[in-house]
Amino acid sequence: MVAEITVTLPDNSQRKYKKGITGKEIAESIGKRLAEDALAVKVNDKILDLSRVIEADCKLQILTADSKEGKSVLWHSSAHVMATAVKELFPKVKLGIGPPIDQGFYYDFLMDHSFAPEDLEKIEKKMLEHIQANEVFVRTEFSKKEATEKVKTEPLKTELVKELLEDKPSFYTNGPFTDLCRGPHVPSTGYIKAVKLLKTSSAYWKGNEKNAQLQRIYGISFVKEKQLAEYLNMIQEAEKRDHVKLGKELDLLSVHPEAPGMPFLHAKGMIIWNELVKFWMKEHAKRNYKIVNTPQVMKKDLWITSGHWENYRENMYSFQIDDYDFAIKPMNCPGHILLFKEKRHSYKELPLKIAELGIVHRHERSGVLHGLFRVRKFTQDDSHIFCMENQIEQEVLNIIELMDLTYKTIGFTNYHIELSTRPEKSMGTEEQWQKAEQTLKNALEKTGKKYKINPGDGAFYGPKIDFHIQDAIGRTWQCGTIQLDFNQPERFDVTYVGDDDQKHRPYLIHRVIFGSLERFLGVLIEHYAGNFPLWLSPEQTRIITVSDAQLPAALKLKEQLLENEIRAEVDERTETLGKKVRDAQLEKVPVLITLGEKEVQENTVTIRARDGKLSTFKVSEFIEWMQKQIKEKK
RNA sequence: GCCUCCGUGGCUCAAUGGCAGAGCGGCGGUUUUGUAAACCGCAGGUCGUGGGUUCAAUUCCCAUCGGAGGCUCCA
Repeated sequence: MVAEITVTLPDNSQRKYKKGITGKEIAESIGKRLAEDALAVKVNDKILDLSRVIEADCKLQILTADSKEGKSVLWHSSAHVMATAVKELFPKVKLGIGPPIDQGFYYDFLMDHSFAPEDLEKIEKKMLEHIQANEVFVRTEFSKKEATEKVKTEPLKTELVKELLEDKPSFYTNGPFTDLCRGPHVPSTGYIKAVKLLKTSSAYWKGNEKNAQLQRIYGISFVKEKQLAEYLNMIQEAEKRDHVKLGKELDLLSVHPEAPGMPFLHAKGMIIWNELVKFWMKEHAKRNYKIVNTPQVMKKDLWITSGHWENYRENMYSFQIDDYDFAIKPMNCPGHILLFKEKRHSYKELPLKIAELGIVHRHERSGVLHGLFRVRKFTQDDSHIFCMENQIEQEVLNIIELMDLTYKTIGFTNYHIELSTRPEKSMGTEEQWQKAEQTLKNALEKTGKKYKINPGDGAFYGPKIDFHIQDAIGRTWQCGTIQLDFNQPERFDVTYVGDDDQKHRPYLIHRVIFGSLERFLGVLIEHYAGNFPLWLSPEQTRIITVSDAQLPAALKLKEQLLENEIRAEVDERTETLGKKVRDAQLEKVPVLITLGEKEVQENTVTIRARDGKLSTFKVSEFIEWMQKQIKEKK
């Protein structure tokens, strides 16, 4: 009698197979299409080669390139193919590691020079040869001793074998290339249909700057040619949207060598900024936040109490005046705590919400700076909520409601939530953490929104919830965060008086919605590619005259629009209509008004929208329409 | 901070071990224009900065500042 096993598929259906069947055969039994697309198989949460035999009852999922796990297998295999090509072209190079990453893969090489751009082309070409040869990935296991022998010419691999926990390290061979590797891999190199090497950089062995410096090549691969084209397109699109470039072109901001990491915002950039702030102020006032302003510079004593002087000093701008140490604030919390502590608070005053658009300075290392995304001076839309334990859940819900409103209003309809739990190095008791994490979970469950858990990613002082907004081309950006803090209230001995007339320790919730306003503005520029919605557009409308004869009328109309709180400019240059239209379009002004003899006579305006469509309105109708759009934040 | 690459008028970009060039923009003039670039002329650069090699350096070398990408970091 042939032994049978039961395989449970993702849709919970069960199938019986004879023992010793391979993943590939199971895929074939399910469907031809699936068998063709299959890259690997997931058996009880372990990802394995398609050729692995299944010996026992299990949960099983066939992985294709549609899943993240399937992509990882493809990318990891691609890294091997890349190493194959590099080894052939540069035999002296020693191997590091070659894992899949979020978007593609890399392989690190130990060598005495670096790769030139032409090298990448050569390597790519060589890779294609191996892909065309459709070499099978063969897995072989060896004893540790044999493995050590096999990698003896590879110093970094030797180090890895020493550290391996497995008794029988596995190797994968494709064509001429063999690499120490846990796997899994796609069945053969031919499964990779398109590959592109993207860039080179250097990296440290095991990410430690004390270790050897390795040359890293990044690449990406796909199972369809078309997907590569789409990907390259997306990269191009992202370059076009680059906020540093658009910021300059649209006169929104600039960066100067005199202030690295501290971008200058121009008048037009500030209009967008101020619209965001106006919205923020209004919504926070409605929700009873106390909006304050605290000093930029405070004495060392405060930072000693907060712990920043001890733990964060190398990132703080500090200086001496009158023989005393001062520091520019890297965070707003200590200031807000001082405000809270100014007087006694009854439990009846809780939750007490102190908010500030707080400018903070942090001395980030020079190599990490980038436009508005990574800066040394930024403005946090910060708030600190002092509350009792039984109020945390409701407060978290309130914050989520505000985040949701903010993101959707501004045009980010998609976002996802992540919950980070207790890290190894942390303060507070296990019970405190359990409770806190549970409270956050409860709040998230109540919203009905999906969330992902990042175990061990919390701050040392408490768990946190992060909000990641998705932009127009699918990239995600962490903006909002809600963090529970067990640390600061303790350090500052913050208390309130309870209904028992005793002192109690409040909980502290830190939260931001935009995160850094600078960074949020950068994301906004890239999201809209500079084509801001009307309410955010620095110049909402530009008046263009057909000839200079209409200039007086144009200036009068501008005044009328400004009075109606519509941001308007007149292009007063003596240029052709076509030229003025072109310039306005390039500057991404959403609504163009043309005034010719006809319009002036009839008191109408001809409107050109971003899509180039023309329409004529009475002036009064036009103003009404604009006001409605702006009010509705369109 | 480390690695790789980059730095030429306001902007985008050429060229070159031996006088630095274009387009856009600016300025002056002509044109008064109907929906993405009218025409003519002029001005504008110590080739990021400092040092070195050379008869001669924007070009080659070193340092430095700034930028891009990556590493690392983001208590």
